[in-house]
Amino acid sequence: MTDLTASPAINVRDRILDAAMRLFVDKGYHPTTIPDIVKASGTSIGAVYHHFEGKEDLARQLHQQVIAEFMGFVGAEVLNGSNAETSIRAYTELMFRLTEERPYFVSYLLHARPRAVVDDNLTVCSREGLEVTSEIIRIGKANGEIIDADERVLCGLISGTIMRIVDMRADHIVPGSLIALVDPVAELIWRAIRI
Amino acid sequence: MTDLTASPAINVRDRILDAAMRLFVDKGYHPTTIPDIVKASGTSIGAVYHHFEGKEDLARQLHQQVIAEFMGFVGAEVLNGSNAETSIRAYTELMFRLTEERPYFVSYLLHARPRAVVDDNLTVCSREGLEVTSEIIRIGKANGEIIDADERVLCGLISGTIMRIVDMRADHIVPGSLIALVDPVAELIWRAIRI
Amino acid sequence: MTDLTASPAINVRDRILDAAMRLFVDKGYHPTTIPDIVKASGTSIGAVYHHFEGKEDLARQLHQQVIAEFMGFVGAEVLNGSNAETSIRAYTELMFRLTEERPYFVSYLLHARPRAVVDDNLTVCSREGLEVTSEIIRIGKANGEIIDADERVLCGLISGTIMRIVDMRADHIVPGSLIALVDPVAELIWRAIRI
Amino acid sequence: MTDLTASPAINVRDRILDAAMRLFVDKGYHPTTIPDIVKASGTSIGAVYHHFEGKEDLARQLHQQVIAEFMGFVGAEVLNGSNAETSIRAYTELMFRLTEERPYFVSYLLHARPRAVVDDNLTVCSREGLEVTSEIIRIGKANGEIIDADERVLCGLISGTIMRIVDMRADHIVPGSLIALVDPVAELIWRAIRI
DNA sequence: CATGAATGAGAATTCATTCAT
DNA sequence: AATGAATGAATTCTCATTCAT
Repeated sequence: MTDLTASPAINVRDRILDAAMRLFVDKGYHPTTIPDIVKASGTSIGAVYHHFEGKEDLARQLHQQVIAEFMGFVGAEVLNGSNAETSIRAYTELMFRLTEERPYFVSYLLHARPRAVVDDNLTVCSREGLEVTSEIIRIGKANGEIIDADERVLCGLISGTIMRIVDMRADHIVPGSLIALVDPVAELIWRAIRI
Repeated sequence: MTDLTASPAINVRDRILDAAMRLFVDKGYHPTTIPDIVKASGTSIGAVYHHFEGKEDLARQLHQQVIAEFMGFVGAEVLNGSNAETSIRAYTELMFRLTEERPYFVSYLLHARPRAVVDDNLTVCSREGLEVTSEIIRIGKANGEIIDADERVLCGLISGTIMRIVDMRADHIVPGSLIALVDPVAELIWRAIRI
Repeated sequence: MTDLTASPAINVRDRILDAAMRLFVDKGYHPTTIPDIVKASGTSIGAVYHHFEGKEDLARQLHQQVIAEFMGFVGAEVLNGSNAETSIRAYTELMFRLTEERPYFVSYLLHARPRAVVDDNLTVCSREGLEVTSEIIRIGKANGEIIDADERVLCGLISGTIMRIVDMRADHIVPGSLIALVDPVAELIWRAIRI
Repeated sequence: MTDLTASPAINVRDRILDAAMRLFVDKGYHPTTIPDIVKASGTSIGAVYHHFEGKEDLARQLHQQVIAEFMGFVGAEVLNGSNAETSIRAYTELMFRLTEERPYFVSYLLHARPRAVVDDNLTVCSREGLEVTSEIIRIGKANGEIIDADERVLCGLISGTIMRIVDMRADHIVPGSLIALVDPVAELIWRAIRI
């Protein structure tokens, strides 16, 4: 089982990126000022501009790093099976464990819509998260495990269900760890889409 | 069937609110400037400050108006049936029709997280959208139509599936009208949760 | 003895002028807004612009009215005697009675430096108040009642002493009515300047 | 004899404070804009906001600095004698020399009524100037040098006379240096209040 | 005469970025 | 590499004034 925890930020660059991620999640990109990031990271204005070209570049590098780490987890945990049912369970488990262990990371994944950073206006979920689901469906259909419904609908059900529960937990709407819900959720999804 | 279309903004206040909604969706709250709103609404700075106390108050009033209108639709279309299956179909249809007829309204519902406006940091969907789903589940369980699973999970599946498909369409990830998907989606959800 | 009390403002123009005087004294000219004056006078924006050309014109007319009323009191109470000692007593009494009966009127006299209204930057006291004192000194010297000192010095002592005590009372630095101090003050001034 | 001249403002903060003092005296607090201060001080908007929290804070710090410097002069020149007659002469000389050497400093002392800056609405003179005079009177009465009159009246005569002559000079109503008037003024005041 | 919605020039303030040390 | 004082473009908001009703 992959270690999902983040290594504690030791160097200046990582301290800045980590502080920026938390602030972007808590306050949003625009309301977060460079001095905010400086204060939260215990560094200096000069250090920020030494490591990044500016606020936008900092956001872009943060975004790429988060995506890369997320896709790494997905590759290691989800897309290595050739079976749709176990992949759905693995994807659910990955997302729920991440939510419990790294809530800021997940909140960033769910909500960051960095217009200044990427030309479109999509969250990581709408873009990379969807690729994961599409791949699972492709495998499942090829294996004859999954009903022959519209792909948009299947995608929406799988990723929507998982992300929505993560969202409710990250927003503190619902209490309690999600770990116990991995099996119930995976089973419910499977009820809907299995042959 | 309720008329979901917005009446064309005729007075200054509504023209400002309408322009603000579109700009908040397209650019986000912070990057939208008062001059942007003035230009888009064909009014004047003074008019904005005559009708609203400031940008924040404008956002707050917009938020309340959108919520009120949405809850009005929900009350008229969804929460008047005593049957979970038809309520789910009605909810799906409402959201899909709104997406086609008033895409900005729906994008606002899905993504506006106005920290400055409400003390928490939730989208309309996370809050009001959840109430709708909870109510449907309550009815369905009382009627013995729905399996006895964790409420968070059922909620997540129903609202997550619907919202996710709306989201993909609003983000132009998937092309084509959602109207044809009302029945397939409602049926898929129903496969998952029916006794 | 002249009646120093202001007749209650009955018509719109006077209500506006009276409200403006109080607000100019309490908040200052610039921080006082037209809506402030409208609220305090119970009139309307339109009424203000009907009776005055604008804020500056309102201030100018107020200034002229205050000066005219003050000079009327001075003419009736102070400058009708041919004797310096009684004139000084009369001037002292006039200022002290005004301070008790119309504190806003006196505060306006003492502190209003309406740069926008008159081209120089003097209070009514520095201009009109000084003319009064100069005239008293002229009479006193002609009568041989007053020592032959520098006129600036004599002026400063007479008007400075009176105005300073009024000032302290108007600013609420010292408590208690000034009426009982009329004789002591006039006598002290006289000790300094009599032959 | 204390050096009353101001050292030329060398650092940015002092250049800003000095420019602000002159502008507040010449135009008043409200009509003075931040760009005015920037232009007059040869600095930048950013520099103003780097050194002060805002226009109000700038005014507050200026006020405190002027008071502190004034009270320093008073302590060194006036309140070190144990004799009322010489203290009055010293106070007169201090004020008249300041008027000649630092007219803006004195105009600020006399007229700045910074409502936004101190909770009451008094000039430095009404407050700190009064303490000086009260102390002189206390000494004089203890020594049996001064007549037993109402303290408000004695205060008013001493500080009123001095301030008024300074005022007339600062307002350019009277021409010519005040230095030659130190003895005549001190003697006239003394005639009024000595036993 | 009276009203107050609408206007926009001008003010204070913020904050990303630069650069001398 | 690191620092933080200095810069000024861009933003929000105020308020005197106009004018249709």
